[in-house]
Amino acid sequence: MEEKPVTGTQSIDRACDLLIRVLNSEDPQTLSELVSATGLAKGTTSRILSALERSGLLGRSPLGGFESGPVLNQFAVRGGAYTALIGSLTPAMERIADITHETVSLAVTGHNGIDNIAQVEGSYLLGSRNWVGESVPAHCSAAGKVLIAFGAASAPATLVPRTVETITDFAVLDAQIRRAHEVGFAVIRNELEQGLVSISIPVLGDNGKAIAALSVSGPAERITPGDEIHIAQLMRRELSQVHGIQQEGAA
Amino acid sequence: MEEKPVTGTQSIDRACDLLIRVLNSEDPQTLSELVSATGLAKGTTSRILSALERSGLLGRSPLGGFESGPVLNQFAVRGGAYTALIGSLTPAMERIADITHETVSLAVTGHNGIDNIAQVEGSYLLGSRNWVGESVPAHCSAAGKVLIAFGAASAPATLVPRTVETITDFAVLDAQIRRAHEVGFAVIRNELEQGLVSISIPVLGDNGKAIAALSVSGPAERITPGDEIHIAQLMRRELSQVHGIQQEGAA
DNA sequence: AACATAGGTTCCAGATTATGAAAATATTTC
DNA sequence: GAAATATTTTCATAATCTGGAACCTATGTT
Repeated sequence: MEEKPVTGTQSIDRACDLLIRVLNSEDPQTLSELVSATGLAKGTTSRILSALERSGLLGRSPLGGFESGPVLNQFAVRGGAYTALIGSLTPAMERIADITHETVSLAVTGHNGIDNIAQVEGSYLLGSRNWVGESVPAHCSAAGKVLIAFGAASAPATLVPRTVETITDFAVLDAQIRRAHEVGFAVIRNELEQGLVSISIPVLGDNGKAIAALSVSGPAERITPGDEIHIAQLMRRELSQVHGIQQEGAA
Repeated sequence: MEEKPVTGTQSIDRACDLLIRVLNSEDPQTLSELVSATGLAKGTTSRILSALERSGLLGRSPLGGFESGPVLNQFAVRGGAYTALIGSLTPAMERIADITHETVSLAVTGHNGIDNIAQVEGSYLLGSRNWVGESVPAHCSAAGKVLIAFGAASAPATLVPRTVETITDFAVLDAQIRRAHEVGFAVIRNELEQGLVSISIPVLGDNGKAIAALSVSGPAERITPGDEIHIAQLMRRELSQVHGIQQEGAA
């Protein structure tokens, strides 16, 4: 529906693609790997990567592969744009984790789904994997539903199923989004992964739109449907203590 | 001396320049600001920035300015390439700060000078400004001298003075570098800022080259010339406890 | 050792692509 | 509501980027 054959930036688009591939790879990427991943000509790829390296955005590992360069590593230690947000919400997240014993996480709308940017572990062993830095689709995460409901994200073009219970019908998703907007929180139950339950509330900015979503996640065995509303209320209560964060009414 | 009229990447070089300008600015940058900063044509700048935004490397602030985008912010929360290094050295840095009561910092060779990537405060009030994320010239920082001495950096093309005591003569610098290599540590005294003393030792990699520099910094009133060697030895002792870090003999 | 192989860089003619001036469109200011 | 300012889009032009092939290095093989 949104066809925009952008023009005038072929080389820059290619450079961005290469840069992002390197940044999102755990290990240094060799030229050949990047060549076969992108389908670009060897010479072209080499020239672009050299330019990125020259600028300091990329660097070379001792073994010759491309990896994030000094400019971006320095940017990372400075903390990026989310530092202030994470810093102000961490105490609240810790209190919520203390009370619920479950994993508490913070997510924002990313470039390709919902990005988890911070996480506090509960005391339970089950459910404590660290997913900071990972992205999930908006339609099968509680944070995603909340971010859509509060104007900070949009549903993916296709509702790819993750489990048999993942919502794949836009009408169903729309209904849930609308409901989430009414009650002020969203839930997933077995929709992202079998046995995983998440409850999420929005962190609202001055304009009434969400700037992030705060979630509690745990196994379906522990978090019953009846718990959902209480967890949402707990999160909202703790969030309201945070200075500089608006919070609207709604049950 | 190194003339390399690189060709074939004009647009990518411009894009990198714009991206880096935005990342290194505290506040969101408007198109016009970037136009006048770079001297590029308005249309060109707009087109490049849009491409960077489309890729997610840049984003737009609510007020319209350009700022770091989701892809890079996500990269930052993952921690960049220095995370492992910082994590493994932080305990040692804390012990050193406990003993000396002075500020302890960690620096690496950056794209444009010496980058401070981590810092632990001592208990003294004086000297505790946080300079993580800042760069300093190699010739007037203790970390810089050490990184040059141990093959991880090179002196700047021109020795720009920061104080009246900054080394501006390559012969003098060379002598100090050689001495630093012999004794295993380097010092600055009033060379970066009046009254500031830093002592720095290398963090050596497998190949015998430095991968970072560990420094203790404080006011000249507290850190006397006679203290230098003891502080260096203390740092070396604490660093030798760190698993996975080589440390050579000397002094 | 000499050879073979794979990974990487440089070269170059050619046309696709990026460019910038100016016009069109938003957005803010008064 | 008009003027001013800021940003995006358009479009003809030629300068820039492209990709194939040649050219380097390392590394492994017989």
